[in-house]
Amino acid sequence: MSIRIKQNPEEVVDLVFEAILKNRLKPGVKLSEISFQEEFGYSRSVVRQGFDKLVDSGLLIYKKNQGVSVAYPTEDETKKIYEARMAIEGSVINILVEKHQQNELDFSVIDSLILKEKGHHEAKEFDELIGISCHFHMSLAELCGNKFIVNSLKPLIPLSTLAATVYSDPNSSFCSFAEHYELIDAVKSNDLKKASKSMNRHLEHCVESLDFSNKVIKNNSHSHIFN
Amino acid sequence: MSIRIKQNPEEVVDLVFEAILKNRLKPGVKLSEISFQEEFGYSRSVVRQGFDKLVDSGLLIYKKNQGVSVAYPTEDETKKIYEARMAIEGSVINILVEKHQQNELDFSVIDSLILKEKGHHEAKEFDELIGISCHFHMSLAELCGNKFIVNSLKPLIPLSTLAATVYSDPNSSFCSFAEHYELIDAVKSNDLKKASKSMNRHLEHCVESLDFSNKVIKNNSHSHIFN
DNA sequence: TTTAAATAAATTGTTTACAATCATTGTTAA
DNA sequence: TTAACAATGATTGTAAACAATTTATTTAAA
Repeated sequence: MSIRIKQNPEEVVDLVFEAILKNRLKPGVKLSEISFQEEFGYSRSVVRQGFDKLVDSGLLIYKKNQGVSVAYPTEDETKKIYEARMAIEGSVINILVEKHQQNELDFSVIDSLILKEKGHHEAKEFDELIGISCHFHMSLAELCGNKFIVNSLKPLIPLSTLAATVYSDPNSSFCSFAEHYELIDAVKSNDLKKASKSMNRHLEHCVESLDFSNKVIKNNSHSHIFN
Repeated sequence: MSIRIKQNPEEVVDLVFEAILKNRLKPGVKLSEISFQEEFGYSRSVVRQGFDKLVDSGLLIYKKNQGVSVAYPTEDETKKIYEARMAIEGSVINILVEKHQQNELDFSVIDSLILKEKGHHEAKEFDELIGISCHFHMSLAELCGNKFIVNSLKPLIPLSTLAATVYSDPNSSFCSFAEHYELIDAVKSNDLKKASKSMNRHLEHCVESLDFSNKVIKNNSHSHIFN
């Protein structure tokens, strides 16, 4: 068995994606192609391909001849990210309830995520909680079985994390575990109205938990933030 | 003034995007990097960058070592494309009505598109009609002023055109002009319920106008289909 | 004639080298 | 001291060269 050479741009995408979800990669941080190449062993062209994809999804910001940096959502953008999420995730709930009424839903993934969330919540491991919380929302979309919907939502979730990092209010908790539970409960009991309202309120709460006057300063170093 | 050298991958994206909207690029057609380079004067690396983006959005299908070809939606994919469109465009209507109630909407673009549509409809120029029809849906999303929503919808529109090409039923008309008019009328009169229902029914009609048993054979030549 | 194998051609995948641009540092003059 | 300018270094942008793979063609055998 020969050593596998890393040359899949998608791996670069996933690396950055997960690092943002886990709150390791902070908004505004510059990513250099060469540093990335040296740190992970992908060739520069592969790194570039990955960065390109991330730029298209809005997670990285590209400036001509200056490379890419992690997105740093403005207040306005943050509100629009959530407006878009309400649009898409509202429909996700519609589809899920309809599917559940026809017994086509397997909640095992969701249930285990809820359990994990509960654990991190009780252990007060808040950084892990954010990551799982994001996966919860993604998994809901995936349950719809519609890749176009998943693709639409995909970039919005890590963008929300970035917004939370920039505008986080230490006093209020972002993306509450209890609301996730309530949401799933409503879906399971086929209560479309309650589930819809629950999702909408949940996302509204997420925005409300942000403090747009309390901007966190960006930090431009980025050593050992992955894995 | 020196001759402008073409080296913007976005131009490659737009070229393919528009060619699909205008029904010039048929589903299943293979796109060769070298042919594209020779035909338009972009270097191969730039063509590749453009193709990569189009693959990500689902408009082109990529097979390792075999390059890209125009997407050829299956019956199932087509239904999911429209399910996703209903999700997103349904929310578009919600946002537009709310914005209109606060007098924040400028209908000039939409109105001129409706006028163009009417012209092509009466002149029975059906290929042009499809293109304008797509722009109508895109323009509605753009009116929301939310780039995340626009980005979500963007790839779904040309995918619909491709589906229509594959499963078109010559007897029934796809994406009717009259329904667009009715829809805008409902938005303008602040009738959310009517507008929502109008959009949903319109998209449902689009799917219903397709005949999934009547698959058109793919054609692998692609000379002079752009512009 | 048909099939299979071998060769040749064309296309894609990847890296490398070079060009262009930007950021930083250092110098000089006001 | 500060500001403008010049030079340097680092990073990105692009294209061309090479490698790997697939497709097409030719050749040979059944």
